[in-house]
Amino acid sequence: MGKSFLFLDTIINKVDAKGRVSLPADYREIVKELSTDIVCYRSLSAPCIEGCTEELLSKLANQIESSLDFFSQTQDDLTNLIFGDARRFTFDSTGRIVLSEKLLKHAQITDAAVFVGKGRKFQIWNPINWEKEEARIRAEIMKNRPSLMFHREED
Amino acid sequence: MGKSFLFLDTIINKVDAKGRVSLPADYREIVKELSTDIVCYRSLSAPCIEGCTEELLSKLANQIESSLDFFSQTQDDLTNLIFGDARRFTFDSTGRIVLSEKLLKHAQITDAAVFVGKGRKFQIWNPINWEKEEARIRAEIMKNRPSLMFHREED
DNA sequence: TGGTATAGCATGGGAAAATATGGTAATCAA
DNA sequence: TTGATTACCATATTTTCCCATGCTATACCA
Repeated sequence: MGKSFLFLDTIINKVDAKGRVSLPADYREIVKELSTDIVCYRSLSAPCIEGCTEELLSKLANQIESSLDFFSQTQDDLTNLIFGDARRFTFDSTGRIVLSEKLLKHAQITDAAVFVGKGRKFQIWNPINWEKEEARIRAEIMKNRPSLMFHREED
Repeated sequence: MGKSFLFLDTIINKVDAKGRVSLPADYREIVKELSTDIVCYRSLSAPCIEGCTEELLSKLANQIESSLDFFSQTQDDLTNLIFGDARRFTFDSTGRIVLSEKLLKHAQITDAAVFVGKGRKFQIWNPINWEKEEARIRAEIMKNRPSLMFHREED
């Protein structure tokens, strides 16, 4: 029943000569549960691949249609870029997807890829780049927003 | 009656060579009642593991998505940090979870772990570290007692 | 009150299943 | 046909599952 659908954890997998890489088992589980597909595109803000369920992109499309005043022109442009760039990636019976040359190049991925959970989305990084990025983020967050991190109390 | 969603008490359990440790029975009860899972991640503020229900994390995902722009840098950083580090931990029929090497290392846990209830969350400590931490906290609280006592209200 | 039965829990070990990954065969397009 | 893409098999390793044992706390009875 009501499982939540979060992409979590940080997992490193090998990428072979054909660009094949195992989608983490947890991620595959989400795809099956939701009867959706994984969609990937080049991140607009970082040298990495970004992915989510096709379902989420669909919601995003709805949001934009129904609340034009809420989204800025800039964001509208960004979504155009994403929808134009995004592609469906289905995994085979062993759980692997085949990343395209375009995506691999953008993320500078050659023989290994790191899947990083982002909740409703996830990212795929070159391992070394991710190591640096994680360090940057930790430093940044601790510096600026300690209040955001600790003890968010609801209701 | 079943709406007691608080992680409470302080319980010490053994950690075996495989990293297995019994989740306290009370915690397992919460997981069953809520039909959710336990999620653990490295605490940002202390050398310990922090845990909560996946449900709580899911709420956080919704909050972040609704309160910040879909494409904001801050949102990107936050989601990477939180969800990238967190992982789902399901317990087996005997009530044990298997802690990852990363978490054990962060909390300096080897052969025993202390579960400390924190209400909506809990923490897992190396026993000795927790002993020190508890002493520190008590000292701190006592120092500021006049302003802290008798104000917390729970339902 | 004290001793004992009982149920629930923690823990050790081993069997079974799932996963990642290399390789090969089948399919499709140009 | 040829090159490229996709689907399928094989296997080693990791992870998960389950049985068995011992311990602890609570209930129960004399």
